[in-house]
Amino acid sequence: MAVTIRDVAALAGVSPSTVSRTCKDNPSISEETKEKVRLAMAKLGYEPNFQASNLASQNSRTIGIVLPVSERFIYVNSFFLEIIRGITQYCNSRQYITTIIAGETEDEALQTIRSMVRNGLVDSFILLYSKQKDPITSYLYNEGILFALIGKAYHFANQTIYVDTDNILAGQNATEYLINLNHHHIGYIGYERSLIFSSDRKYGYSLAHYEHNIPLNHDYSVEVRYSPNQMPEELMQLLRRPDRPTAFVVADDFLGIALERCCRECGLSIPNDISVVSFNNSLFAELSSPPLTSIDINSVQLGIEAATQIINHAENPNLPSTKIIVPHRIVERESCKKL
Amino acid sequence: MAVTIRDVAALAGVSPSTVSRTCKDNPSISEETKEKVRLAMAKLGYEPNFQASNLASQNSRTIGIVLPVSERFIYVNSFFLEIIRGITQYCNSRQYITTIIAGETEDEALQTIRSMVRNGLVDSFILLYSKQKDPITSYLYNEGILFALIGKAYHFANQTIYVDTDNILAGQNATEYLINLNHHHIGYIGYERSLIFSSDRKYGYSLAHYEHNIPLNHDYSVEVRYSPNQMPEELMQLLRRPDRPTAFVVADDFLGIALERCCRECGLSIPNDISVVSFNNSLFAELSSPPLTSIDINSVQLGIEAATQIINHAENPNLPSTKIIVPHRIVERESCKKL
DNA sequence: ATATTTAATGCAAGCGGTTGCATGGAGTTG
DNA sequence: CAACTCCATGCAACCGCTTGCATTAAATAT
Repeated sequence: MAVTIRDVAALAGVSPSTVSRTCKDNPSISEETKEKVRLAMAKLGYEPNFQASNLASQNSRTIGIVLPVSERFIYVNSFFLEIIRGITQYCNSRQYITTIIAGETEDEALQTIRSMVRNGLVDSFILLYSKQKDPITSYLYNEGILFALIGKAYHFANQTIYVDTDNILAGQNATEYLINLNHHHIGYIGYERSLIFSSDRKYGYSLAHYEHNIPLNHDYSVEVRYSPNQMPEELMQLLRRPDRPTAFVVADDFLGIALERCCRECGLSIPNDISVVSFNNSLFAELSSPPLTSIDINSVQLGIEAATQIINHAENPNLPSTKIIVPHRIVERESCKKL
Repeated sequence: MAVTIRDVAALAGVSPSTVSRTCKDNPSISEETKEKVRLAMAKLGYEPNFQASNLASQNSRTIGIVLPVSERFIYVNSFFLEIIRGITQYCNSRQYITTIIAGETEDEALQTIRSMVRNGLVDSFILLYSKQKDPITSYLYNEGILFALIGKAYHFANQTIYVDTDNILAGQNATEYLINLNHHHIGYIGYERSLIFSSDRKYGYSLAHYEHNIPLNHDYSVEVRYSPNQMPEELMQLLRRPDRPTAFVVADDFLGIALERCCRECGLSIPNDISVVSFNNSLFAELSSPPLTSIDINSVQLGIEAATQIINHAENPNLPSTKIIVPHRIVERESCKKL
């Protein structure tokens, strides 16, 4: 059996409570005694029992990471895994643990979450998505359970902790990058409006136009349903037009790859005929041909920030609900050309 | 405060121990009483406290999922995330939980694992990789801690639980698929020999040649270091040879994409000049142009099997260390052509 | 009818910590 | 020097559940 607080107490010649207080660095224990106890702990290789400690102090230093349900979203490159890494590494360093919640359906996930809350296993959550009318978000919000969103909050935004990229700014920056390469006919390829990250990026794209006094051509923007392996006919038509855009901002690397394929089919060259800037800087951007210039959104950092927020709030319940913006940066590759 | 076993006991008019035994479906409680207790549990929405239960019964229904350290490997498409989903879903359904361990370095990960073991947080592990001379594997093995490998065990193979694809067979099948399309000049592109999955696939590739009495041309096989965005000059030379292979088996979708890029540079068309079969059937295979015919290795199932094994062994310590082979299947797309 | 077995349940001592309160001794004060 | 603080530590109850053993009542055997 592992070494317990009593063993340490015995060796140090103090009571278990003194050991416990030493672990917490309680000021009412003299530095002298603490040293003695620490020595004993080191000698025995003592590690406080996580479960016992949680049980006694009525908390659980455990954060639930909720994966989005939809299969499609899951695949979005290494995004999720990077966030998970970020969260986990930070949590481990602060003696918290994480547990993954992955349901086949929303109901299943909600069920799991409910029971984890009820049985005291998990007391806070990080959702790796943000969407409208999500029963999980509502549940957590209504029960007053601590949670953070990766992405932008829809409802209760003011009372919700979230960590996000400034997608509007990112969209603007991507577009400005192309404008600086003398592109004035820039298209946007994104997803349906309900996916906020895409519509924000698009909004940034228009902002850049306004600020640079470049007219915005509305039929230069194309909407793709969330399955980039089937690009709409509309796009092909756009590419075949004589007055087609000379550059595109596309909502993520998937669409970047899909656009590359379309161009190939139309006999257009990237970057000679068309320049492309995409988002996420996933491995896809690196491996595609040509490799894509892409906005890196720093997923690992998103995870770290979310974990930081959650732990700080867990330990200090009356902090205000913060919103954190993680900066992005452009990674230049071979998909853009100066006109 | 949440509802406890005492509340249930009080409502049902029995003792806490009876409630506890009812939860475990202990045969020494009469069916009649159990019904009464179950009713009370339902009425109160009782969920047993995970930590308390673990503390009392001296176990932790928690499985640590260890991610590989190397950044590069992490990215291998959706592989890891799918496995994590598989493990997590299965665990949740059996009332186990999972926790992710992600270290920046091997030492850091080992440190985390050590302390999780010592403080009783985790008592079994699933490693999402398998490599030689891994300090984590050695530690777990030497301490006699229950663990399973995804991949093929190197050392202690006979005493280790592992879940794997039959990569030799998969390599053979991929090759036979091309042979059946009348290809007789087939190349193999893989990684350095120390990556067993790659060398096994290559071995299967040769087996297929022998079985079909097709001579194996050794300079048709190319080895790439684990960074597929830089293909070796050797491959380009091979592609430019007049007697170049008409088809390739490549160790994973990354290499498939990389090969596509090389072909494009050499002015070769896939599938017209070169046919390609790759492995893993990741999103990369779907999105590349042309989409790649790829061997699906069923990652979610790998995760489920690993979790099943671990839980069974945890609950029944003298089971023999099993090896599980998860079947693969070929997914046909547009990268192959009949000669 | 009494002794003995058996089945069903309860008692109470843990599991390994935490923490409010009591305690004791050193230090301060008048 | 008695009275009083105050600081450092210990005591013991408790967190919610598990489980070996005792207990009781019913069933069976003698």
